Amino acid sequence: MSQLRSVPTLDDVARAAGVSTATVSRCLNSPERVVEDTRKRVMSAVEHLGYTPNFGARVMAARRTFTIGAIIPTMENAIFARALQAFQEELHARGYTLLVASSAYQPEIEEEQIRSLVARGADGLLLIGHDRDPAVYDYLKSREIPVLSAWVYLPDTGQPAVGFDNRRSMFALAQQVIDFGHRRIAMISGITKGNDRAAGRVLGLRDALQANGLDPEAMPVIETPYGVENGADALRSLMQADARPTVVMCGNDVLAVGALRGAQDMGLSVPQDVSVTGFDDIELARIVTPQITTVHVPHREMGRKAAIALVDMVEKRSTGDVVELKSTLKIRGSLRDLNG
Amino acid sequence: MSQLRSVPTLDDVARAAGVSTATVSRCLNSPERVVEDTRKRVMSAVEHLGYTPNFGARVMAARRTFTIGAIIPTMENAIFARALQAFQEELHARGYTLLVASSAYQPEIEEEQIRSLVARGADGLLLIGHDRDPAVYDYLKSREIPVLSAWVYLPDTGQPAVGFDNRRSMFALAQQVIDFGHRRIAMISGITKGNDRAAGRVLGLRDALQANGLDPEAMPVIETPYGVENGADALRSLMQADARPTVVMCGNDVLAVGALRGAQDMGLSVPQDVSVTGFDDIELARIVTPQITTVHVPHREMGRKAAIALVDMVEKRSTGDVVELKSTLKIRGSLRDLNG
DNA sequence: GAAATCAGTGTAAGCGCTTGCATTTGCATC
DNA sequence: GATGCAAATGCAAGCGCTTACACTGATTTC
Repeated sequence: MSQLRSVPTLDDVARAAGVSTATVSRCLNSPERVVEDTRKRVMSAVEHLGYTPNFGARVMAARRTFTIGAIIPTMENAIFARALQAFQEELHARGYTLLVASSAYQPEIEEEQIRSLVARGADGLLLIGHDRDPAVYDYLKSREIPVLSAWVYLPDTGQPAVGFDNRRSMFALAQQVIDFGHRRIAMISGITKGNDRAAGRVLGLRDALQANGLDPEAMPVIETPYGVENGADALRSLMQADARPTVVMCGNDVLAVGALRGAQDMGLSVPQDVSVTGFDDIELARIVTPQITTVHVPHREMGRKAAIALVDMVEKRSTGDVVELKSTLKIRGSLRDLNG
Repeated sequence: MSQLRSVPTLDDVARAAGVSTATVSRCLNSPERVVEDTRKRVMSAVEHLGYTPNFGARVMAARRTFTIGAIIPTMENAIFARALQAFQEELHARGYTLLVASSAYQPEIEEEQIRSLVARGADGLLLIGHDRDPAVYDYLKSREIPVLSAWVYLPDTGQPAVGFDNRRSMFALAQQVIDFGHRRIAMISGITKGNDRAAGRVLGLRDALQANGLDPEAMPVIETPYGVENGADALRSLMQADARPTVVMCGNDVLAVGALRGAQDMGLSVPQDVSVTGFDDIELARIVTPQITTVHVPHREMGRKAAIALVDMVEKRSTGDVVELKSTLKIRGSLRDLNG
């Protein structure tokens, strides 16, 4: 018996159209298997009753959700926004829905979010970076849920990924900085614990110092959480030193913008008094004055390719490759050429 | 028969602990109804098997999801980020999970997202603004799903909301601008169609002109979609006019930042050659130079109060009130006082 | 000491959908 | 007109969980 004045179910539609629930279900999921005439009748009943399939029930019966989960460290600031947008668009084109959660850069929260997305039936998961408790990967493997990492290229881990080499990218930027005549280099890094992107960027800078006969150990490094204010604070404390750095290289653009503001607040002019560099090339980097020299990351391409790769894994067309994307340098006003 | 090497179910846990599925379910959902001894046994079985409840099945049986859906116009730029963060935190504290979707400012996409969230069993919905097809509200009402709007205060609609008066806020800012001696005022507005916030802001500015004996119809207004580039373009075309405006008031901070850049690109200095104002007071407004004069919106408070109000509605403690929050002016460097 | 009470647990009926298999229908073929 | 076959549709068994109700044994009450 259908309830009075309540949410319509498949059963209600079937009754209204004078067919079985199976036929209604087929109309919705594989219309070509139902004859035109019947289909029309069913669809008009669907329309008329305002029927929407119950997702939970559908998932249970079909054991597929066509949902992909993504967990990013933060939604604030646009770092992941552009890639996620492209990821979503590509998923949509392939008939998948994206569920996004953010971990606030905290491993425990990330694990909770992973479990929650899995419980909700995510067919596949996109994560940022590789650096997490192996138990997480075991759990996902036992559930047979494909995982893809973005934002990293570390082929040795063997984990499927679509990303770029953070270490090599920072090396390239640092080489440019050194070529511009800078020797007193300081760094403001994001928190490196549990963050292989941030860690890789520090390593890349140290590599470059080493390669150019400078002492990596002598470089001042401040680690600080994501945030404009933190960047400003860090810059102030770096500029307190006896031998002020001529350039402050930041682990990401948000810290760099903070550093820029911090310098301006101190009455220092960038790049005359101190140069600043960032990483990621988010929109912000070109909005501030001077514009920030940074490493351009192919956000949209990364998002799109990640979607393609992950869907291939979910649909068992692939077991997951490691794809490398190229980053490029963007030399802008915030970096001074000391030779010039 | 339990399957070999597969995802554990309630049944597997029950068998492992030597109890019925009902008891396991109770252990998970209302532990106080199970005696300590049994509970321990069950929990260790849960742990051991790595059991995670199947969300879909749970929803079907319990007919509650403890999930709240939110649909915001855009994830890019930080406009909604801070409020959403607070919304999420407060929901979490009350045992709810947030599902976010974005509509790209397109009504059809918003409707699709609403259906999708409803199908997924959202217990309640947060939307931005009131301005949408009444059929949407009918649909939600027939499903008995509480809806709350944020970012607006328009008590006449009778729709539950937590927000501020866009029109009055813009009026206040415009009054200040006029008090500073500006008479040639131009506006860059967001798209007003289907967006009562943007529309309200335009009206507020016109009100202020009227109230001060200026001709509202004479004011140049450019409507343009969200985006820094668009703001810059709009400013350029406004400055092409014979009688250049002394101030360009923007419908939001993103457009204002664009206007600022546009002016700088033209070699104009802000605020000497032209003043710029924004709306929303996102972080960006204080990052650029000069800092942008704007209307401060209590993002976090709005998010938090929206969560409280919506959960009250979901749990039938309220049928939804209309709550007004206060906005405040932030007078900063981008606005010149022509009297001073 | 029998009856009443109660906490703790089990039984089993769905929740709304998909899908393998069985059945019916429509139509070309003999 | 009977036969065979494919296409269209119906039947019914679950998917994994919650919860109303039934049951059991211990404790309290008179």
